[in-house]
Amino acid sequence: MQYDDLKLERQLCFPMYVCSREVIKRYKPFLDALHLTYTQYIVMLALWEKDDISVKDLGDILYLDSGTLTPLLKKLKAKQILTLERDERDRRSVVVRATASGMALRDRAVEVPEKVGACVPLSAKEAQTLYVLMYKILGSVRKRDSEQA
Amino acid sequence: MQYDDLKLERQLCFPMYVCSREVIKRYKPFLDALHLTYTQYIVMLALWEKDDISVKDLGDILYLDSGTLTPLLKKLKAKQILTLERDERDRRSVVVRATASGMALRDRAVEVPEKVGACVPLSAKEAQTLYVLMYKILGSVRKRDSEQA
DNA sequence: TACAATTCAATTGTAAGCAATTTAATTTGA
DNA sequence: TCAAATTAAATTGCTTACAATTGAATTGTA
Repeated sequence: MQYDDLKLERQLCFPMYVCSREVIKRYKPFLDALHLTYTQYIVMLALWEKDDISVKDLGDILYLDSGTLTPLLKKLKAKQILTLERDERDRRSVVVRATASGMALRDRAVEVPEKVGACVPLSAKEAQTLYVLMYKILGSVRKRDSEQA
Repeated sequence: MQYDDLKLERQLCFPMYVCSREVIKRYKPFLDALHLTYTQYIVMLALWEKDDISVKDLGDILYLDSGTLTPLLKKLKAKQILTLERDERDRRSVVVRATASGMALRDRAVEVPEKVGACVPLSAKEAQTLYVLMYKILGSVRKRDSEQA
């Protein structure tokens, strides 16, 4: 049929969009206990790996812009789990740092991935395949962005 | 290391979340031409496949609730591409129908999937693998929801 | 039949996302 | 050197998402 390409079941983006949202919902009970939303959680993941990071670099890692990050970081600052300071060497930049209480949160977060993983019915091998394919897509996305610049 | 599970590169949800958003961005130029957002677009995909559908059934297909759909459908109604009417047989329900101009939009939308597909660097086989894995996750999500009810 | 439970859409309030613009700071290069 | 271009964060405005609640309609059942 001439409209077959428009069938929902033919779309690749649609299950990706739904899957992402549904899996994020699985995080909710565990993240509620930490008083974090999913986006706040991945910001903390990035920060736990690389402290003393600029908003810009955080955005590059998480594929988020300052329009999303600025208000979110202000909320996390209000929760006292991170600090925001102008970079003295380049005053355009703002440096994000986890506080002691932000670092302490890490010990409670460490259970989260396994608990959520248990909700996703893929074998290790399937998960790995999915992972590789998504990063293949992301690789092309990032390349395209840097080419435009 | 004891915190290895918290590394961003170990997460499965994170690339899914980013991938979904980045691919949706690829739709933007094509959907702008149709004056549709991505969510509005998938609502129309569902409607083109199954007209005369309740908000509830639309939500089941798209994994969206009335909190998202109600305002979105009102916008599409204002654009005159669909109508919203109480179901006379069950006045709790609201029935969604594409208008003539909503159906006409389908002819312009038919190019979209191919154009976006060209932006995603996966072979047909890889895309199929990705598709199967995501529906495997969604299958378990849906089952869990219906078990709760 | 009554009435309790359920269902559906709508509403409310909160938190993202993101395009586009603005402002301040830095870098480039003529 | 100094003006133009670039960069970074913040802001604005708009559109989702979604949990929780509300209110109206329907269903199930004692």
